[in-house]
Parts: sequence; structure tokens; C-alpha cells
Amino acid sequence: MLLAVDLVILTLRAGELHVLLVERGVEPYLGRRALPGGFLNNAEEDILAAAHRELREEADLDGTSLYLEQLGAYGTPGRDPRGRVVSIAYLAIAPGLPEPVAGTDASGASWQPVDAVIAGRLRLAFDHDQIVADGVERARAKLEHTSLATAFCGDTFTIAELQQVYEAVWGVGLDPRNFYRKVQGVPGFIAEAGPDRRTTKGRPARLFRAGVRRTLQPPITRPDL
Amino acid sequence: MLLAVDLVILTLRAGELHVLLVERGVEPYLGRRALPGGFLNNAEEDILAAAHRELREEADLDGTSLYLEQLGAYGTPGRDPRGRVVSIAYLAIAPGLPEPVAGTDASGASWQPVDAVIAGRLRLAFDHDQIVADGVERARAKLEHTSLATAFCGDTFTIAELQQVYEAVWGVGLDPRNFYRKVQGVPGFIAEAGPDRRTTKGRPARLFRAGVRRTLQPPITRPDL
DNA sequence: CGAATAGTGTCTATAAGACATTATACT
DNA sequence: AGTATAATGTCTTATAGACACTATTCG
Repeated sequence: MLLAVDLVILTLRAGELHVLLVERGVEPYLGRRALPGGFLNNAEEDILAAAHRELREEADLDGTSLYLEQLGAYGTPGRDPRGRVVSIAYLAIAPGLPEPVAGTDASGASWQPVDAVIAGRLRLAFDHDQIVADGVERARAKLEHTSLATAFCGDTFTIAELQQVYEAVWGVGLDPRNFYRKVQGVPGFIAEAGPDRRTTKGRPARLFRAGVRRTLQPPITRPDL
Repeated sequence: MLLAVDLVILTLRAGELHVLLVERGVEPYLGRRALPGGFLNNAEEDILAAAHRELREEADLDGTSLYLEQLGAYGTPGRDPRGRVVSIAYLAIAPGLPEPVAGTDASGASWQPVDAVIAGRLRLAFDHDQIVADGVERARAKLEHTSLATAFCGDTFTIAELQQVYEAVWGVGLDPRNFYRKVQGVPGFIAEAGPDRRTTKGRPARLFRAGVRRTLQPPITRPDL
């Protein structure tokens, strides 16, 4: 029995939710896109440590600086044609990286819109479509009552940027004024980051950083479908 | 590397949340209480199927009739002194069973109050304290926006019984009148079960069964701490 | 009738959503 | 000034929580 780790790494690019995929260079599913991941190094490697290692090796990302949580175990017999493989999936959230990932040792790592995967336009290897769907659903749910959204942002961010996270992950439009009020009303969600401000075109926006609280009370509710 | 399945089976007894535990008959942790569970039968057994099997073997429960969901994988090296064991934990919810479980092949299976485990008064083998805590927290969270509470009840139940579920799992007291209104206001949560009524002492209560919806909109919100 | 439990109604404070207005920068 | 973006304010409606009342059984 082999144990593997698979990563659902989500980020925001151009206001759209993306997932990091690699193109498989070997059979099975040669040429097919798949989640980054791989087998445990040895019988004693910690699962979480393996997730960090794959994050480094396959995505050139530093696991200490980004959000990482276990998604679950996927072990249906037959999910891997090579034999029995149980895979522990992890969900990672990265702040928006403009470049399509540099310095990876996996051939053809690239960001792909999650919509394409969920809608079935982009079929992945193994049961990775399901894992991506589960990861996205987990992220969507967690936006409501945790501060997960800040993991999509850089160290500091504006409220408008935070709103883009919610809009992209949920796939909805939100009223900026009500969003502003709501976010400010959750104690400990965000904290002002100095008198600094960023400049683009109009009035400069206040900068914030992630607050202390990791659970939101009251929650940022998702609009009804 | 060995793969195991552990079960957090929750139920309500006398208005208190209980978890099914077995007393270990072999080393390590001989005599210590632990979660029911065991190793996969062979390299091809499905994980979910193994959970069902352990449910049958160790708790004499029929997996098809109760709620079962994966909790996560626990694989820290050293969690099992015998060697590397990765365990997939499952959360099961059973309707209140008055008897302390009959016909199990595990020595000393018994229902224990979860409070004792969470408060640390009852120490379990391996990392099972943590798994129980995770399972209870999952159940608590899921009561809010899913129909999980009905899994604690029998086929039919009164609204007062449903309220007891929320109170026991959350460990809070709820206003019966507001609860009644709220529960009735969630479309598809519960459905009237015929003109039947049950009789105890006062006015007979209407009987309900679980509705079609598994997600609650609006949610049954947990009171602030 | 009185006790016990079930179910409905009312009032008030708070939160949510729609939408208008003011503020501060840049060219 | 004109434009673009940020931040605040107001109004209306829905929801949550506290609490009072009516209904239906039994002894």
C-alpha cells in the first residue's frame, strides 16, 4: 500500500480563482494535467512535512508562509491504475503570484482557472477533479466564518482587494459599501497597517493586515443562490 | 506502513453527548480506552468499506442506517509505538441507544460522556483524545448549517427532542419557542410525519421526520460564547 | 380543576441589503 | 474642473432573542 500527498493550491489571478496543475510526464495519464503531489519519501516521513516538501519541490512555494490544511484522504480502490494508493489531500492558499510559477522541477506547472475544472472542460488525472471540487467547496465555506480570505492577500491589502477574494471564490458580486461595513464590524478580522496607503488612481485606500482572530463573529455571509 | 480506520461514534444518552469507546485488551495502551477501529483487512479494501466493517464488528451498528463521514487522516510519526500507522478517522452519528451496546466482539465497549474526554478527565490511547475533539467540533459546526441533528434522532422525533440534540451537542440552553419557530422556518429541514402523535404526560407533540434538504438555509445559529 | 407539556404570538434590538452622499487623490 | 476610487451615511426590511400567552392532554 502506497501513501501519497496531493496539493490543491489556490490563488487569485486577474480576479479569478486558479489552481496549480502539473502536466504529467509519465504514465498513467501521460500528458494529462494533475495536482502537484507525490509519494511519501520513506516510512517515517510526516504527512504534513511531505505536503510542505511537495509544495517546495513542485511549486517552489514556502510552506511556512502560506495557509495549509488537510482536506481529507482519498483511497477508493482503483483510483490509481498502478495499484493501491491512498492519497492525503491538502488545501493550500497562496497570495496572488503574477508569474506562472518559476523554478519548479515538474514539467509544465501552470495556473488554471478552477471554473474549467469544475465545469468539466478540463479533465484531470485520477480523481483529482473531485479533490479540486472538494478543496474549492472547503475554501468557499471557510470564507464565511474564518479569516481564510486574508491568506489570498499579501501581507497588507485594501478592503477592495479583500472583497475581490470573496467575489472570486464565491463567484458572486458584492456591494462594496455593505462589504466595507461588514468587514469592519467583525472584531479582529483585519487591523490597520500603519498610516501607509497605496496609490493607483483615485483616492488612496487604507492598508490592512490580517487580524488576530481566525474565526469570524459575526460571519461574512454568502448570498443565497 | 500500515493503514487503519478509527471511528468517532457519537450519540445522545440522557440528554448528554456520548462517544463509544473500547477498552484495549492488548499492548500498547493495555487497559486504556480507545476509539473502535482497526487495520485494513487487505491491500484492496476500500477505506469507507473498512469503516462500515468496523462499525459492524466493534459496535454492532448497521452502517447503512446511520450517518458516516470522513473526519481526516492522522499520521504523525510516533502516534503508534508499534511503528508507522496512518489512521483515517470517521465520524458516525447514531440515534440514542439506551443499551450500552450489545453483541460486540471488543472487550468492554461502552458509551462515555464526551465531556470527560474533552476536559481531559478520561485519557484515551494514542492520539484519540485529539480525534474525539476534532469529531465533536465537526459535529458542532455541522449542526448549524446541515440537517445533521436529525441523525441523532430516530426515524420520527418531536421538535423538543431535536432541541435536546442541539443543546447537548453545543452544551447550551435554547429557548424552546424561538427554537420551534426557527426550525419550522427552514424549508426542507423537517417534514410532518403523519397525524401521529406520541403520548407522555402533557399535550401530545407532533411527530416529524428528517426533510429532504441536507443544508440549512437559513442556518440554525449557535449562540455566541 | 390543576399540572404538565406543546404550540403560537408579540415586542424590541440588531443586522442585512439597497442606495446616496461625501472625501481624497490624480491629470 | 473632471474623473476615478475610497469611505461613510441613511433608510427599509428581515432576523434574533426575550418573554407572554393559548392549546391539549392527563389525573
